[in-house]
Amino acid sequence: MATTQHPSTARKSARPSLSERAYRELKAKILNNGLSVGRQYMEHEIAEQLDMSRTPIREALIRLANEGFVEIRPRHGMRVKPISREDMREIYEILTSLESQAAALAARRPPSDAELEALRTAVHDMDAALHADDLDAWAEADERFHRRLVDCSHNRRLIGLVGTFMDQSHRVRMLTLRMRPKPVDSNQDHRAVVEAIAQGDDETARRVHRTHREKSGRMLIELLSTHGMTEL
Amino acid sequence: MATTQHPSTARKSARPSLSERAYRELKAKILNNGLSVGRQYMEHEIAEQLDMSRTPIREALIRLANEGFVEIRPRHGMRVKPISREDMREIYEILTSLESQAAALAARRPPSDAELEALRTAVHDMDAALHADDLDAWAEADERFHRRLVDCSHNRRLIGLVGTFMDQSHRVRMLTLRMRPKPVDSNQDHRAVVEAIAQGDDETARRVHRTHREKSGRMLIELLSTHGMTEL
DNA sequence: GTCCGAATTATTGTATACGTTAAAAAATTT
DNA sequence: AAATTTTTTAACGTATACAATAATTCGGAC
Repeated sequence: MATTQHPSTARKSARPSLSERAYRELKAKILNNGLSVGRQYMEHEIAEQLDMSRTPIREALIRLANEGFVEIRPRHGMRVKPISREDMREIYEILTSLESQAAALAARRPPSDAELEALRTAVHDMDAALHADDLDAWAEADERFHRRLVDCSHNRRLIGLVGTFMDQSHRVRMLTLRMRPKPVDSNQDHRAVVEAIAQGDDETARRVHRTHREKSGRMLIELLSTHGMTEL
Repeated sequence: MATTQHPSTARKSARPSLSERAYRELKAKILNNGLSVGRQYMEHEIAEQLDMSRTPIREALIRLANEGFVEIRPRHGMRVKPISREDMREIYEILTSLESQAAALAARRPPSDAELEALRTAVHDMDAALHADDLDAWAEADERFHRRLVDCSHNRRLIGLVGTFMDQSHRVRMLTLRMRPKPVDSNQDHRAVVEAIAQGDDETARRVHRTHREKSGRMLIELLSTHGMTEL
């Protein structure tokens, strides 16, 4: 598995290669639901869509397949992997584990004022979005909170992994955003985690965050079940 | 990041492509220290070494880079990534988190008799190897124990991730195998984890395994420090 | 001998060519 | 019409060609 992860082929600051561009554009499309999930896309098709030859497309697809976003079926083209309830269970089990570890690691450091501030801002933004009834803004701030939290672990592999799995589940989160109950008590958990981290209490940070993630994972999967959504 | 992981491009049972072969052979060489870590290898060089063109080599390298085994430096060829103490810290933080989660998940199922048996066999083999003073056999059984444990989580992504990170650290574990203190009490932990899983006690399984992994991670990193090994 | 710039080389990124072979279509048989 | 075989098609895997350019070498100025 591609744990892959980070700017594996990233240039320092030179203009990105076509291969890199293909990777980014395809990934962006996948995240925003810009590619039909069931459909098969031939390499040739994508190549002319992005106006380049098959070579950089193939290289991009290999990375995307490694990271679990697409599936390459030799004679049928590639397709965006649909996400099942099982997939969501797997992803949330991993995110729960890695993020709560990150919370514990963050508490042990402890994080800089700037890092803590970023967390508190994210929590604040979620509150504001909730009051303004702006679900998209809430989702953005929520995602930002989780990413900033993991940043505090100062573990680059961990940061990359959580990023990948948040990306993998991004589409489903967006699609279910308006079906789920308003995330009103969620911020209580967030605040408690930040406080525990600020106090350097790693065990509390770990426990609270784990409980939080388990809760939201359970909720999401239940949502998928009750709405009979087996694959997204 | 390549979380990646699994038979992303695996054929059902057709003969593997050259690209796949290149991936496997290179990975095997990296794991057994068959490639100098510092050295730069040109694509051309590897290509003729494996007797194929650059294309499948590139594809294999992209996957290996994604999974964190090699680094591709545009005009200098690829090189096997050396592993620093920092890297080992990161890897063990992740393994600690994921494996203890796996232990908890395993306890919740609970695992089948066959799965439990595989765990107990691994523990037994470690004991036997210790008595026979066969460190290589011990290392094999230890690695097997950890992999079988994670298998019990029934989370394919998790299994893939742990596999990748165990692979990443494999070389270092082998190189330090004969410098570390005999792993005599290690099996007590293993047995306790298996028991907790068998009893369905997820919290104990998680806690015991986490403590176990934290201990061995700390030991390994200390070892690297005291022996002044900054990069492997 | 050292530094700087021009010339050279080599490696990569990408395009393209090509043979293999799985899938689809057509033709034939029953 | 259904089943089976044959033919055709086209997508992929791989090799190769090629241009761009970073790295290196070389040569001259100081």
